[in-house]
Amino acid sequence: MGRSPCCEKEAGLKKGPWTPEEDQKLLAYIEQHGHGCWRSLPTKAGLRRCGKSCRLRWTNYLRPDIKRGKFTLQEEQTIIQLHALLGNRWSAIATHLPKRTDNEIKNYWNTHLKKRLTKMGIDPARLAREAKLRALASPPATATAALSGVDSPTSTLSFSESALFGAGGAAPDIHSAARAAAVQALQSYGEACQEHHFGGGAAAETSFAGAGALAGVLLDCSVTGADQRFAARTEAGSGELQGEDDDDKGYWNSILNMVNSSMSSSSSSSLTSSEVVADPEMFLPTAAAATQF
DNA sequence: AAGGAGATCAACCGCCGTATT
DNA sequence: AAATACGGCGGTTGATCTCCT
Repeated sequence: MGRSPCCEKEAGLKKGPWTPEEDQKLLAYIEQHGHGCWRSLPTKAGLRRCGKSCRLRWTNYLRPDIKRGKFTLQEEQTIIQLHALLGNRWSAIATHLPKRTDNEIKNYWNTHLKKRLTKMGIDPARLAREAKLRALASPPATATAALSGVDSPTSTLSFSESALFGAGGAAPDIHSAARAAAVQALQSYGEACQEHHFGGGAAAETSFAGAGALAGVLLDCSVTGADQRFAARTEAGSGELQGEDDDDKGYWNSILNMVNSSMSSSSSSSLTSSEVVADPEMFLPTAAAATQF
């Protein structure tokens, strides 16, 4: 019964960093034949690696459609928003950054973004927990029904995401469900900021000004008021902002500018919070986003 | 210039859901 | 229906690089 033994049980397979020669072999083989069955690929390509290792090397490094290098503010913004919504669902997040791999995003989050948020007093672990809880709280059947027909073949979205996007009851209004989920998720940012604002010291209070403003802007209604609110909040609390805090302020200012410009280009001047925060298609897989609902 | 500490990122590991026999 | 492999995912590790003292 079942299939033939797995390649990983074979002895003498190489591990560790790939050499240029190995890369060349793998590239040449896939360009000519496609990857096909990963298990049999190493033998056919003349590599002493397991199929899993080959697949990883291809998807994370050799694939021609991978964008490498520094993440843009737009990309950072997307990651932060989606992480608030989905938690550590890197593959799902990666579908919204088509030229980035889940591994790269995961690394970037762990080494850059998480630290930044932590430094600002926002607990990313808590947001991830809440995202998970929201997903688990939603009935899978409804979610599946809601998403059926809009998921892309390459999408990695499954129950959790479906629950998030589709949790809305019998009538699967994906747009409003996604809006609600996004708003709720982003409120966590606001809550985190609020808690520290009232419970923490002055230093903490000031350092949350930027984060609070971000959450506020993302949650709040007025497009045109966003930058003003940020300015007001940071001014009110940033008397003592210095050094690193200035860096954060500038950083979040950049993000906010990005947010504002994307809002302005796509909306009227008096949007509701849900409309501002969550263009629902933004959270659906790219291929599905092109689909007419 | 040298050594240590921290940051970065490619790659591995183990688990899970799905497909196949 | 059960057993097993496969593909994919998220967490973690460890080698390398960069910065600081």
